Amino acid sequence: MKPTKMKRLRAAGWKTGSTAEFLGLSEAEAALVELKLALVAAVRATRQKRGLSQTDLAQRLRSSQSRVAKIEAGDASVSLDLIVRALLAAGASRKDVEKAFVAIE
Amino acid sequence: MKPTKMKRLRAAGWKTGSTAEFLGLSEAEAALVELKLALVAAVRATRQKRGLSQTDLAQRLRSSQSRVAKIEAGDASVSLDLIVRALLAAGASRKDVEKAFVAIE
DNA sequence: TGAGTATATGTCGGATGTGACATACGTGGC
DNA sequence: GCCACGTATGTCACATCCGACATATACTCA
Repeated sequence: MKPTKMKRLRAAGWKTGSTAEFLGLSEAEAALVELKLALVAAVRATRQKRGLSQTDLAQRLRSSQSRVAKIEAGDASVSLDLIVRALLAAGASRKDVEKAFVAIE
Repeated sequence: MKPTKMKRLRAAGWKTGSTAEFLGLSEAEAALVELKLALVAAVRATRQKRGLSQTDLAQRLRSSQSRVAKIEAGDASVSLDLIVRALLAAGASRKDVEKAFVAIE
């Protein structure tokens, strides 16, 4: 988390225990990151299972090879939207998605 | 989908049956929309279950009441990232998030 | 060796999402 | 009536994400 953001956070009047809420926020952020990483792994696994190159998937996604590489690398510039779209474009089955979640817990 | 996008889509040389791939893309987009709506419903349900107002949730999210309203209204300007962050900020368990995601199919 | 293929990484202009604010609508006390 | 509260909607400047491109690395096969 950026320092500037933390500052704003503290500035905005807390109602309940600030530390607890702050920690809760961090936890939520960590959960989101973990979720993204799990889905990203599913993207790569699904793509390879279907014998698709990053270029192939990019074409289905209407994106570029470089962006697919960034998706699979867990690049911070990639949104959850794009990850899920990539997963769907790769033709992920429900089982693939479930598997991604099992990895989390 | 925007007309300009469709045009580009057709322009870019298709390798396999264009209609099939095009339909596949639409399906993926529809699935994403459905997923968002499912998560959005979960946000509202979780928030209300915890007795939080939109303003309360906005504070936890470090966003604004208006954006929380847009999230719950399924506004097109809201990303999947924000929806999931809202869900986590509302205090949804990881299982709740998983449940919504598995609904993709 | 060199060509072909797959993947990774950096950059950039333009597209899209964001928080914040104003404001409107409804409801429930008082 | 008025006020407080919760929610909805529109706008806008600014931040973030995007596709596209260039380029680098690595591996394979002839």
